[in-house]
Parts: sequence; C-alpha cells; structure tokens
Amino acid sequence: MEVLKTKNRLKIKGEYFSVKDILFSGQVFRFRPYEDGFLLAAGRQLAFLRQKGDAADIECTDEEYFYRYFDLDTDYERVTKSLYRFPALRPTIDFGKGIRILRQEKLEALFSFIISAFNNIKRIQKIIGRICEGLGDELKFNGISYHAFPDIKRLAEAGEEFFRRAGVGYRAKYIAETAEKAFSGFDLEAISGLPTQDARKRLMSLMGVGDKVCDCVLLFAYGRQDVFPVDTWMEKVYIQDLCSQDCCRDRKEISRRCVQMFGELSGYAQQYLFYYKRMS
DNA sequence: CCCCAGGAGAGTC
DNA sequence: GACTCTCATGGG
Repeated sequence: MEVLKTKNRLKIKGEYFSVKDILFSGQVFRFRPYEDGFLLAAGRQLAFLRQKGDAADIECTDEEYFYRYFDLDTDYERVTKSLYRFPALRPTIDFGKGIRILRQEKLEALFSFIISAFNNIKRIQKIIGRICEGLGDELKFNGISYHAFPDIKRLAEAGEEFFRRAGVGYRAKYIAETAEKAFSGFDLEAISGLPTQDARKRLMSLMGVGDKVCDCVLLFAYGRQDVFPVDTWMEKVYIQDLCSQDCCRDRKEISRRCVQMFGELSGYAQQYLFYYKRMS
C-alpha cells in the first residue's frame, strides 16, 4: 500500500483502504455524505474523504492525526493473509478488505458505544450529532463548519436532562453518571497499560458499559485486538457460520470461543464478519 | 398491532 | 454464578 503524506492531505493507494468499507463497518458514527465524498469528524478533527478506484484522497485538519487514526502503520495484507486460513472468513475478507480498524478517541468511543446499546445505527448517529452540536466547540476547516466532540468537563456538566433531550432515552442516567465519573476520579488513559482482562474490569465498572460495549471501546479506541464484541448480528453469524458443533447462545461464551479461535487477530476477524453480515 | 436495533442493569434464585 | 424482566425511542 502506498501512502503519501503532505500538509493537510493523505493520499492512499491500494486495496487495503476503502472509504466505504471503513465508514460502513459500524465502528464510527460521525460521518455524512458531502459533495462527491464524505465528511468524517473525530474528536476535534475533520477529514474530507474521497475515493476513486483504489485511490483514496483525504483532506484533513491534521495529516499526522489521521495517519494514526486510520491505522496506516498496520500491514493489513499480513492480517488478511493470516486470517484467510479460516474458510468462514474468506468471503468476508474478499468483500471488505478495505476495512481499517480505527484508532478513535477514548472518550468519544466510550460515549458512542454506551449510546449504541440496544439501539440502531441511524439513531445513534443522530443522538451523537445532537450531543456534539449542543456541547462541542464549533470549528471550521476549509470553510466547512462542524462541531467537535465535547470534552469530559462539558459532558460532566451537561446533566441527565440534556442527554434525555438529545434522545438517549433511558440511557440518560448511565451517560450522566459515567460522565461525572470520567471527569473526576476515573482515568481513561491509565487503562492503556493494563492487561486486557484488567482493562475490561475497569471499563465495566462504568455505568452503561457491559461486555459488548467494553469490547468495542477496547477494540476501536485502545487498539486491543484480543477482543471479540458480540451483538445480535455476531450471535447470528456465530450460529450460522462459525460454530460447527456444540453451539452455544450465551454471548460471553461466544466471545470467548471466538477469541480462542482467532487469537490476537480477533478484533479484525469480528469486523470483517460484522461488515459482511450487515451488508448482505 | 407487531418486531427489531452493534445490550445493560437490577432482581431473583 | 445462572436466568428473567425491563428499559426509551424510532423505523419497518
């Protein structure tokens, strides 16, 4: 894969980067169509993404930020070649080999996936959009104005009622409480150094964070690949395509078995499977 | 009217 | 540890 990095711009050529595969693989929510491409907001940053054939052109607020964000140091050819030994993964890799697992902001991923619980993607996007419009700084890039994801202080001070008005429903209490905790006393950064199981326990002590949300945050913000988030879709995938014998329905057990199967590449495997299932 | 959405918390045993 | 019930909201 060829990456050209210049000021406010990334040009990426090759089959292991696809704007569509990345945006529609369900890991990120703050994007929308714009002109002949998409706008994607992350933290306080913005990127304008366009794809022509196997070439992606990215205009952005900070090329170093997005170089890391798109995980451009990881060799996805190596990842996919290794996962290709699992027959069940072959069609999913052929279909979505342009996926990258993003390195998102920890705070943003945490709140996004708390909101994602028992919810659908369209509504998740709307809710997060309202939270950013209500609490995030208004910023500009190339004449395009957009909102940052709010910092923890703003989130903590917003209060339960704000989140309810943003449409989060019964999750308002969880979100308000977790925001306060993350503002005073709970160190999201400190989790980075912990072994995965310890990190899981810490994250799951937060309101609204169960197994699945926790695994999504670890995968999409902490770069942990030894996790396998299981939602309703992945439960179906497991039953239909992955388990050969002695199938179980318990999601924790499904997750354990898949991590056993895919090891350090579990996160990637899960993402290829999820994207393929959702698109078909 | 029903069912579902990238589930989690609280209660019970 | 295990079930089971409920939770707010919008779309099909």
